Amino acid sequence: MRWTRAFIPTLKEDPADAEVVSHRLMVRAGMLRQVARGIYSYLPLCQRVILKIDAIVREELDRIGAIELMLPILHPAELWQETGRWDLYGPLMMRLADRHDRRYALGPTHEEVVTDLVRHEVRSYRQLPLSLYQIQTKFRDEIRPRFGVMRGREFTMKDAYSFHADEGSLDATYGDFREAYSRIFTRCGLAFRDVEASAGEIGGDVNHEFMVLADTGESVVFSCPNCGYAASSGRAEAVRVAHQVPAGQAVLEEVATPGKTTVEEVSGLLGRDPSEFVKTLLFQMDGRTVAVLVRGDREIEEEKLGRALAVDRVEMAGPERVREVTGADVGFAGPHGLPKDVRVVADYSLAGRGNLVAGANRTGYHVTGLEIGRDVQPEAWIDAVRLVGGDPCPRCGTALDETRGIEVGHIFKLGTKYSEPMGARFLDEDGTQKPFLMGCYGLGITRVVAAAIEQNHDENGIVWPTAIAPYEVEVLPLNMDSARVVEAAERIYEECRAEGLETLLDDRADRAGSKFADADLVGIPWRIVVGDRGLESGMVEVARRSARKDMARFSPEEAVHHVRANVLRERGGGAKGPGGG
RNA sequence: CGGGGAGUAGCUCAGCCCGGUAGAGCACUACGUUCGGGACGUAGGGGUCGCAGGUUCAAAUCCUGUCUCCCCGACCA
Repeated sequence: MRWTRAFIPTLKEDPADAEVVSHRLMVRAGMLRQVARGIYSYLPLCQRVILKIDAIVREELDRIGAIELMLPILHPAELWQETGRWDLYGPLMMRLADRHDRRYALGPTHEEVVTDLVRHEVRSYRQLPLSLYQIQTKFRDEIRPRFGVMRGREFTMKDAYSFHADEGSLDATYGDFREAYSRIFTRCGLAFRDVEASAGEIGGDVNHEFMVLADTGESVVFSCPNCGYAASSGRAEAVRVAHQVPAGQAVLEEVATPGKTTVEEVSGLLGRDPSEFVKTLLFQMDGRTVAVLVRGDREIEEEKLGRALAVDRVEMAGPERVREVTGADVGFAGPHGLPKDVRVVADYSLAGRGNLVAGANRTGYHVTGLEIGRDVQPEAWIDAVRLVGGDPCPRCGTALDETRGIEVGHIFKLGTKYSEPMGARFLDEDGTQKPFLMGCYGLGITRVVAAAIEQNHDENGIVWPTAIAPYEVEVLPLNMDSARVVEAAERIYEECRAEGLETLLDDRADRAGSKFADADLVGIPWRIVVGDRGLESGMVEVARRSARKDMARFSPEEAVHHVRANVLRERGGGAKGPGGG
C-alpha cells in the first residue's frame, strides 16, 4: 500500500480526550476515531490489525474443532425472559422496540440465542460435543465507558459455546479452549496470565480469566510468586482461620461517639486501631437482610460474598433499611441485638479477634469489649474479604503480589444454567432426555488490540508484534525529489510485495523528519530506509522498530531478503491443525 | 446516578472576568527556498463560537434551560 493512497490520518498532537497510552496512540496513529461515548470507528490500519487477530483466533479455534457461525445482533425479549436475564441484566443491556412495540435487545452476549438454536436442531448425544463460535459486535451500555476501546459500549468479541452430554466431555473441551486461548494470546505477542475468576452475570462455577498484565488494566490480580496461584480480585481467597472466643473476655460497654460514623473517625476518637473494629455491613439479598461482619480495616468483595452465600445478587441496604434494622442512623450498625430475621455472617478476617469495637445500634454510640461467640453468634464464617497485596497465599502462605490486568478472555463451565431453564435437551445413550452441559468462551478482539499496544509501545509510538502488525514492512524513501531514491524505493517495495510481505511505502513528499516520526508512531515492525546518503555506496538501511539504533546496511536485494527472513520467523503460528473442517 | 471540568477552524488551544466587525500554532491549497528525525517565506481557503431561549442599540462574552464529551466517585456504616 502506498501511503498517499491509504487513509492513515496521523495526529501530531495528543487528542484531548484520550487518557491511556493505547487510546492515545490509536487515535494519533490514525487507527481510531470516536463517534460517541464508548462508540468508535475503526480506521483501515486498525481494521487490518483486527483481521489479523481474527485470523489467529480462527486458526486456533478451528484447530480444536470449533465451528464458526453467525448469530444475530438483535435478540427478541422472549428469549431473554426464558432465563430471567431480561430483568437480571438490567440497564447494561441496550433495548429497543420495533414498529409493533415488540421488545428487543442488542445482544450483549449470546447464550440464549445459541441455546435456542441448539435445542431446536440437536436431538441426540451422537451429535455431541458441539462447539460453535462467532466473531461479532456486542453491545453493552456500560456505566462508564473509558480507556478508548478497552471498555466501549460497542465492541468486537469472539464468543464460543460448547454443548456436551457429560462432564468429561465438557472438561476436555474447556481444557482445549484454555490451551487455544494461551496460544492465541502468545501469538498476539501478549504477556498474560490465566487466573481463577468469578463468573459475574454469566454464571457457572469453574471459570478462568486471561489477564494481560498492564498498569492501566481495570482488573486486579493476585498471584503467588512461590506456588503459582493466581486469581482475580473477585475470586482470590483469604486464608481461613477457625475462631475461638478469647479466654480473657472483655466487658461489653457502650461509649458515646456522637457524629462519628466511620471506622476511621471512631478509631481516632477512641484511640483503637481499625483492625480492632467490627464493621457491620447490611446487604439485601433474595429479599432478606444479611449483616456481614468484617474487620474494620478490611473491605467486602461483593462477588465473593454472593458466591459464599449462594445468591445471584448482592446489594447494600439503603439508609432507610439500615435505620429499620438497627434502629440507628447509618454509621452505628453493630452485630449484636439485631432483629432475629436478620442473618449474621462473619468474615474470616475477624477470626481469633477479641475485645472488639462495633456500632451500638444506637445513633451516636459504639460498644467496646465485644466478643464474637459471646455477644453475637454468627450463623456462618465466610470468606468475603477483598484481598490486598501482601496477604498470604491461600495455597502456600507466601505474600501475594497485587498487579493490574486487562481482561482479554474469560472462559466458563456453565453446566445446565441455560439449557435447564430453556428446556434444551438431548436424548442420551440410555434413552433419557437430559439438558445439555454447556461451556462458554469469550475473547475481546478489540480489547486485544488495546492490550497489545499497552504492552508494546515506547515514547515515540506503537511497536507492533509482527503477527498482528497492520503491515510487516515499511519502505521509507527519504527524498521524493531524488529520482534514484524513488526508483530504488519503488523497486524494493515491489520486491517485498512479490515476496508476500505486507508492505507500506511512504511515498509522501514530506520531509524525512516527519516521515520518521509517523513511522515510529504507526509502529510497523520492519523498516527499510532509502536515502541518497546510503545509495552513494549502493546501500539502504534496515531497522527493527523496537531497536531503531541497531540499523544495518544492505544492498537493496539483501535488505529484502533479510527482512523477509525475519518477518517469516516472527509471523509465527500458521500451523494447520486437524479438525479444521 | 453524584461531584468536578470542557464545548470557539480538521487538531491543540487563546479570547469570556470587563459585551462593540472571531484569533494563534499545527494541518490544508498555490508558488518559491529547503530536504537523513515533525523546515521557512509569501499568498490563500476554512468557523451559524454545541443548541434553544432571554437581557441589550449590540452577545463567543451576561442570564436561564438543554445536549454532548472528559475526569473522579457510586453507597464499606
